[in-house]
Amino acid sequence: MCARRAKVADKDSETDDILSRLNDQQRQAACHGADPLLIIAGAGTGKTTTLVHRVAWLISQGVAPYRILLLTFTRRAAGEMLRRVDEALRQDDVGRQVWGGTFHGTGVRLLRLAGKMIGVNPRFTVLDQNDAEDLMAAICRELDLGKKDKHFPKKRGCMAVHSYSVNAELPLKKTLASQFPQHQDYAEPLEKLFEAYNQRKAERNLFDFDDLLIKWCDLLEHPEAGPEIRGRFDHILVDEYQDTNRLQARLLKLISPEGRGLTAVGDDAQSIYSFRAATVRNILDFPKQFPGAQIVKLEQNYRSTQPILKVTNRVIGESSQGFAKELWSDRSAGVSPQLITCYDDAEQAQFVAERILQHQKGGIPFSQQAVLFRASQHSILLEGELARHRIEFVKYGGLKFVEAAHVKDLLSLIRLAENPRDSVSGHRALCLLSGVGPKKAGDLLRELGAADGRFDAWQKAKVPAGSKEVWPDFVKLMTSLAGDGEGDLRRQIRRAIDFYEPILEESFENAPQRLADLEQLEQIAASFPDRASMLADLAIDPPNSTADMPQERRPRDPLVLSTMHSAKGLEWRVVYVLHAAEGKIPLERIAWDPDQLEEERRLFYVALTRAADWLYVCHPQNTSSSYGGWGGYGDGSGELTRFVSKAVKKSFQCQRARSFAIPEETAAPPAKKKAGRGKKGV
DNA sequence: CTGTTGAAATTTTTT
DNA sequence: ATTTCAACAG
Repeated sequence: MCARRAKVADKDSETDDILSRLNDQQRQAACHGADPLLIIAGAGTGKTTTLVHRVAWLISQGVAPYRILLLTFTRRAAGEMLRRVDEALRQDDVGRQVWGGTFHGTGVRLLRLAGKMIGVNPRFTVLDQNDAEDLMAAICRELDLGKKDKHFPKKRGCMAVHSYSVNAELPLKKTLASQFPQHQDYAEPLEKLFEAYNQRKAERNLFDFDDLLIKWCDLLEHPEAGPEIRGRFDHILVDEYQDTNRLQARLLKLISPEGRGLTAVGDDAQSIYSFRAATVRNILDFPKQFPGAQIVKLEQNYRSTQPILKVTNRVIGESSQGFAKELWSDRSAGVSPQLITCYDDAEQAQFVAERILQHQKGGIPFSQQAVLFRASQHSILLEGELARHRIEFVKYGGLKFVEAAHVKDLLSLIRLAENPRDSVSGHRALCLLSGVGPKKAGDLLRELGAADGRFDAWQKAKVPAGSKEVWPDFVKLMTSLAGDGEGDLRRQIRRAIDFYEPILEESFENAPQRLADLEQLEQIAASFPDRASMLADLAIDPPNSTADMPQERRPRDPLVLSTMHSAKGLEWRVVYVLHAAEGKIPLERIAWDPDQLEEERRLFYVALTRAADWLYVCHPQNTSSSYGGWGGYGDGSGELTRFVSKAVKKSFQCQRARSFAIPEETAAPPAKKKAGRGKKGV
């Protein structure tokens, strides 16, 4: 005990030293005790820094790192924060002991560990969005739903309804009424469908994303497992609390009923995931849920210059929901934000590429510049332009690498080996063989099931003539993969690639490129301890197609392209916002729903607040028809987005792309504002 | 029953 | 670009 106290005392001075870089509110939050704590952190107010220091401070106070749970929105965010915890503590390997990750990722870990206590077989397979949709479609077919009726929701729609209902903890009827009025007539068949869907998952030991949270709740409600899980953690910190949903809130309530040791951080002005059933109510009701909660507000912005803040404050200030804060900054000098009018999106791409190069020559590296857009296709034209200028970039958001058909094909082989009852992967894998279709695949899978999942039972199975020759190889591959669960992962993937390669060449034009992807997968495999964790991680947190390439192939100083959603929590010195036009932001098809409209506004706000020094908002007046493959949506009338109102426009410097002149830095600092002044309430 | 072909429809955002 | 659907041939 004595030795330990000495160690703590020794560290105190060091901790003080670190904390001295925080402002009063940040320090108050970082050094808060174990009572429930809500941190309302506006954009750029040092939210991450505060959270990092809170974790570091707790550890310096003697809390064991492995008794802290840090729940973040992405695994990347968790990794980054824990790295900075080490930095703050000037130690290595402390952050790694903290339980950090997404709700879903943590769910997997806990369920593998303790699932047995509630009858969960820990070798479950995690279905990603697409797998879950495929399963849904398969069951639709079995139940003969939607065959005749054109209006029955597609698999995507079914999945969306089910998932929303689970995450919002709303009964199906209410979910339909409030979120999916167009599907209201199908309450009964959907009910049946979902029941069958859930039953099938249970039979096959398949977990979709939602199950990870549900079973985690089950774990917490269990008389023995519950206390065991609760007892593991002294402190639980939740980042991006404004983007959690009811199910997640229930989870927190279960894991910390009184809110003891609970810290939630968020910004109601940045809630942008209501399509995933996230609700601002969580953050607004936190004090009610956890009486005695302390609330700390961070309002000093360290990121952006005052001219940029002026714009962003106005944008969010026009929200009909009204938020009780106004950000201010010491960084009074700065360049006016630029509103750039372009003739069309081609000119926009040209303009942005040129400015990027000029800024780079002026000393701002590409990686400190980001281009943001509403939907991932919105950057296609720009990507071409960048290629012409030989500007390397990484793109966040949009299609994931594992969602490509060929990667899914290959993974289906591995996944079937891991879980022979995984009928989703089984179908996909078997249909790769020529002559085998859904029907035959189903028969073969039944045979496999009858043999208790032992692949050698397939040796004497009857197969169509088309795949007579490859069948023995296929069985051999599966048998060896299945018997090799713990073996060298890279070798397993290699074997699967060797088998798949001829099929790949047969079915795709650009086989060599796709083969390269598979080899990338082989590389990635090396970083996982075992097959099960690789498959779970690929499902929950898939590597991004360009952003998570293996080291060698990743550009040294890449420009960043990102959807507005994926830009959350990040910042750059220069930010370009593309397509600030009606129809693009807000997206045309949702502009009629007032709630969603407000969410689009917040999304726009999130994009603008990423900028530290330079902000360019581009507005193409026409949409050229060369949008991806098919003509763009909308008629290209190209009106300026409603979120740049007359008042907002006044805080911009407006220019045309063709006659663009580099703006001067405003030398005269505007009068300094005082902190802590709130605006109107809700 | 399966695979091919061609045409039509569909894509927000993400764990 | 990719997926989904209908119609037809093996």
